[in-house]
Amino acid sequence: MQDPSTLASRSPRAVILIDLDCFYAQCEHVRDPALSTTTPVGIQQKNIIVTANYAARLRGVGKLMLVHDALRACPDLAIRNGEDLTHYRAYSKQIWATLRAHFPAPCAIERLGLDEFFIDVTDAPVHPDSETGQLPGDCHAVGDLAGDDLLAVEALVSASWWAHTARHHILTECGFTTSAGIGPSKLAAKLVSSLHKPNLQTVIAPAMVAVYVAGLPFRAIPGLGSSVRKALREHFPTITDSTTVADLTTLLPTAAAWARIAGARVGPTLAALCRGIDSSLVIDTPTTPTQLSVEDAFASPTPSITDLESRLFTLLQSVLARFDTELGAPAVPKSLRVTIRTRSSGFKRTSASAPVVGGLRWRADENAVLRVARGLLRKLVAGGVGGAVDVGDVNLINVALVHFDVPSSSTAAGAAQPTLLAQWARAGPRAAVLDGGGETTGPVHDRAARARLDLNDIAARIRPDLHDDDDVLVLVEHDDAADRMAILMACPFCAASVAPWSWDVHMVAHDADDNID
DNA sequence: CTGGGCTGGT
DNA sequence: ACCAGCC
Ligand SMILES: Nc1ncnc2c1ncn2[C@@H]1O[C@H](COP(=O)(O)OP(=O)(O)OP(=O)(O)O)[C@@H](O)[C@H]1O
Ligand SMILES: [Mg+2]
Ligand SMILES: [Mg+2]
Repeated sequence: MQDPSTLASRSPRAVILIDLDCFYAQCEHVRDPALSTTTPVGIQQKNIIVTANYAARLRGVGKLMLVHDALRACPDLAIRNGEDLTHYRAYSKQIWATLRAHFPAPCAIERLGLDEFFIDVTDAPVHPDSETGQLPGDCHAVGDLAGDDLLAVEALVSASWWAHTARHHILTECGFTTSAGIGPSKLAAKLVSSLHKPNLQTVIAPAMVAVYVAGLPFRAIPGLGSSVRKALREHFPTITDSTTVADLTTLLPTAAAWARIAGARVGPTLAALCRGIDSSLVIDTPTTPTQLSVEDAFASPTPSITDLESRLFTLLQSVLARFDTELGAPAVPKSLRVTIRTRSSGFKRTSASAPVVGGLRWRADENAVLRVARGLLRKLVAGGVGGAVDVGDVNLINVALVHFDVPSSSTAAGAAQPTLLAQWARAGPRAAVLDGGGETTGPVHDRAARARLDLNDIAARIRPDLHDDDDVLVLVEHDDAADRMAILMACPFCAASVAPWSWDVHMVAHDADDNID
């Protein structure tokens, strides 16, 4: 028998991906039961029908379709405005809470967007209904489950029953129908989840994954986005939308070949995904998000900077209100970010952010926050690198609260806290190894453990130019809000810890201080 | 006249 | 600060 402490978690996982059917549209049906599901309903955001119920889809309305085209396809489409995500967010949270209640601790639950939930049930008990070896009645299978490795099949039959009961709970406790995919990895679960829908589920056996993936159009691979597609088309002019993953593997047979197209980090990952290999883990989604933002897009040109500022203030009020209701007392945002987009720059955005000393305490001084936001907007419109921006050309504003500091229970207890920074101030860049630096023996579920890296490696990686000669400390601090480790550098002048990418500009700021003196 | 968000990497 | 990716 192996020592339990070194026993690695089972390697082929049992992963469920639950996807809410036409989520925003279903939210409207749940909120307003008088709205019949047999009448076609579309959800509008500005000029887009972002999703539609299945009655509408039968009439030719698709996702992310222009309102004009949707109405042309289905003139009697009932349209609801979905620009305010508040209610959708609330339903999503309720669904997450339901899943969390039925799939506690050893199971991880990861949320993607508002309407997808990965559940890792590898370490859940065998489902009582899976004894017969039969699948749930609404569960399709890709390929022949019986032909696969017996143990693997038992795990996935049980997982299929867990998916079935999870969906049952979401239906009876929240009122939503869902579809699901079940497989030995996140990749497998995700790819089969949309095969049979709505209100159905699909399982795929481990031995089927590679061949199934190979037959898909290559754009179906999660992680292969528009940028990589563009690079692929430039290297291989023969590539079309119907090119399959198998075709691509012929063109790019090795991870090294992929790296030349997609980079040293993404390339090898994509090479593995194209072979159906995905060792990524389901990671529990933290209860507090890492950022909170509100944005508004507007087509008609804004006549003046004053007009822009009034939009900005409305968004700021909105995001602060959201912060109060969703995060409440303990968390304190440490920085404010304003982002704009201009028509002429396509879909690229430019942003400016400002740290707020001691955290953003707008209840004490709301005007101060408004002034900071206005200053950021003016900085953006004045233009940083590319010259001034035409005010009338701005067609989107985003206001974000970032870097939440939620005092952990130990730090909240009071007493001024020298903390990690002080403890490490004398330790030197290569002295500390986080958490004893123990080897991890198997899949690791928590984010903190994932960051169990040698600081020497980190320092060398992020700023090789500074690592050896300069008196710079690299810190790995626990970000309590996100429950993950953050890599920071300690400023020798002001005792702040700054992100590596902002180190240089931080130093420039100190130079400016000196000039003032 | 292509949304309104979010996470993670450099 | 910006980019790429996801819904
Ligand atoms: N690019 C996007 N921009 C804005 N909203 C989006 C975008 N992609 C997805 N959404 C919203 O997120 C929700 C979930 O997306 P998803 O792709 O699962 O479609 P869906 O509406 O749930 O339909 P389906 O039944 O096919 O899952 C949708 O309701 C959709 O409106
Ligand atoms: Mg989805
Ligand atoms: Mg969905």
